[in-house]
Amino acid sequence: MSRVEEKRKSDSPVEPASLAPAISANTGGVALPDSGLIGAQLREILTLSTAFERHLGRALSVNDTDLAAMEHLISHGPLSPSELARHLTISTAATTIVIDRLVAVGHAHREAHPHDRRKIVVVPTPASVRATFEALMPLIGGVASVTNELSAEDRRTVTDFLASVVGVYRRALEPPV
Amino acid sequence: MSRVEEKRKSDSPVEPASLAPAISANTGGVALPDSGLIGAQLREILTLSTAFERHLGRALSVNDTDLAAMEHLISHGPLSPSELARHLTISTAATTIVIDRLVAVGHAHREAHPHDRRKIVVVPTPASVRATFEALMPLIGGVASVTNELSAEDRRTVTDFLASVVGVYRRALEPPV
DNA sequence: TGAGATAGCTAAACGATCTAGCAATCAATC
DNA sequence: GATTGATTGCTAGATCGTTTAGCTATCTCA
Repeated sequence: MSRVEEKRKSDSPVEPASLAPAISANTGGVALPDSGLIGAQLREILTLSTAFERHLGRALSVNDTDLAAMEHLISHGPLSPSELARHLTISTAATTIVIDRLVAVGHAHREAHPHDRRKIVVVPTPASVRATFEALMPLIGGVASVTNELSAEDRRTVTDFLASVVGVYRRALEPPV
Repeated sequence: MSRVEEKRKSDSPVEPASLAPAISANTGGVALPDSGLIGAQLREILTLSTAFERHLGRALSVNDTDLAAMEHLISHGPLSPSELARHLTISTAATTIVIDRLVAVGHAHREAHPHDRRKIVVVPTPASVRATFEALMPLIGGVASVTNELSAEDRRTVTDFLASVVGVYRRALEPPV
């Protein structure tokens, strides 16, 4: 592992711009709306999520693209390379190489398509699925736990708020008309 | 813009594994805790955040690393290349080239360090700072708006919940003892 | 049966990182 | 003031993961 890789192990990843960088004097004169602690918390969750993805990648010995491929295979079930390429938004050539890597480390294998001899099917291995969920369990279990501690009323408050945040993102991503 | 790039414009990015892939029959026999709608909403926020980062990168004509560099420069103020390298967890060689790219498109410039002639200082340009905040405003403003609509009680509920989620991530990222 | 499209792959090119190493500079010590 | 060790930022070549271009095999449709 390179020196930079060793260092990354202990660092928080960069905080994403979305939900804005921590506001500093350097806004270039732009007055910014303020979300207070909640804005800071949402930013921190995004930062921690990125760190967790990297942790997961290391635990499973895969890079970011290969991890994304595994996530698709686990959530959708076996996929053809062209379907996987579409999900990952990379070319089919790159997808071939992603699949090569996943096969090489035991995360997936190729099978012939039952009716279309042009196609193959990429299947996640049982061991990979188990290892992935095992690595995810602290997070999934923790979020389930803190969610299930909420009263019905508090759950509705949180759900309504998160729905509003989703709406903000969706509108921010709409092309201007 | 390549065909794959054109396609990415319209796609949602891959859903991150953290907060778990959408649970499917393919859990390999692993029983998973369930966070219901709140879990799905948190996943969607992470996915939308990634999409927004990409949107921001396109709006500002920078790749992911360059965007991260800009975020650091805006939130911390001018930085030396070695400081920037540490923030980005890339080598100083790679950082030199990131700075080259930012300078080339008008996002930053290099200045001499006032007291240490080994060092330079990377300064974001006013135009870049303005453009960045302008691109961020729909998100920042939207989140501020939905946050400020909460009653004091609801705000506390949301803040407590988000603090719990942050705690879950932190514990999930702790090395095992 | 032939034409057009799809699938998955290979090869070469490209972009962004890496490591190794360099010259200039700084601070501490003698 | 000279020397030594460390730091800074850069260059050059190597590596990795993607791209585009193009290929053969296969499928569907008229």
